[in-house]
Amino acid sequence: MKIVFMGTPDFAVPTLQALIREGHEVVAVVTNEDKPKNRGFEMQMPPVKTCAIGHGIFVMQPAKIKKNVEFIHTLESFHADVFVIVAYGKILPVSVLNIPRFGCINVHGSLLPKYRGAAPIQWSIINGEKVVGVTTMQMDEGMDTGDILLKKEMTVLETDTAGVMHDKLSHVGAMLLIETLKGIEEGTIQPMKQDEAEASYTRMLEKKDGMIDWSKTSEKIFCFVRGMTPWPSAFTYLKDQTMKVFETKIENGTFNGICGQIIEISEEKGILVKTGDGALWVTKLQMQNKKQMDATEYLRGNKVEIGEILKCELK
RNA sequence: CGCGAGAUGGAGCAGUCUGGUAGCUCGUCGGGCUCAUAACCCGAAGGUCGUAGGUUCAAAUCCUGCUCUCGCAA
Repeated sequence: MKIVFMGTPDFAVPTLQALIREGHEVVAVVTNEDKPKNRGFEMQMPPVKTCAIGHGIFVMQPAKIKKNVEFIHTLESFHADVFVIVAYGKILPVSVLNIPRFGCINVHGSLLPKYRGAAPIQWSIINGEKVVGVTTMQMDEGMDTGDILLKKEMTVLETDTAGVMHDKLSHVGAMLLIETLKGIEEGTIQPMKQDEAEASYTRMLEKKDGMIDWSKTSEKIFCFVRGMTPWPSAFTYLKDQTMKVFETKIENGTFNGICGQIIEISEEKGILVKTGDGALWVTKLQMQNKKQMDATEYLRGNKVEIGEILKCELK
């Protein structure tokens, strides 16, 4: 099929690659604008742009869409069969949604109608979902409210972080989209309305959302840490320094102490911290200005005393 | 030139302010103890202190350039 692809971050890249690999004609790629990132103020291309350029595909990066007559005319001029949108980052107006013959198809990283909106994968892990997935849908004006075309479920392992799940689902999404396009061409897909009663929305994550609340249960913190990894990453404060927590392990039993207090230090297991209902081993961490390392490595060169308290804020 | 921190045996750190024999906790190797051990005891190997210059009788340490890494901010 003749396709215009819209997407921006890493999550969208496997889908774009799959379209190319499957022989679809990707006539243009629309992606967000380059933004200054990292230290040193460097302008950085979105991953999708890098990929598109690598395949010699025409790239567009409009700042605004809604009243951008020129851009919309350009889109019309492609006479594409379908637009594929994966984590583009901008809201598309009806005037764009209606351009292609088969409309706009979106790949979303959750099992709709649950987790509509931003960062669905992270929130799914944070909430301790056992099953996550990807949904393709026929886009309409609302935020992820379009009719469902296909869904694919996936079991969440205890070792899966949001980052790992993100990578897995980006590939599942790519396959699912290829399947969806095939189904549309052959007319074998029955679009299904979303059940509004089941719908839930998530918001974008921010850096400060990574703050660990040690008064929560071990289970919740365990999921929280995985959902925040690798970004924005869970953190707490040790000796007035930021300590990112990347990996934890639940310890069963009853423990005395204040929530956040270090109650045991082990050269094998790491640092045991009191939580709301028990305790949790911090096994992988990163201190300010330092690299990510195992807690056991950290303990070799840094003194940590039993009884110290991991705080939720400085001072 | 957005702000800031760092680079020291295989790992994590101290030493740098106040220049003058390379240190700590581990790991590795050898030996000992032990029914046995990842435990304990003894011993050994392993570093041109990121890189290039400068100052000095003498630089891990002071000065300058460069590379790389990381935190914040976006």
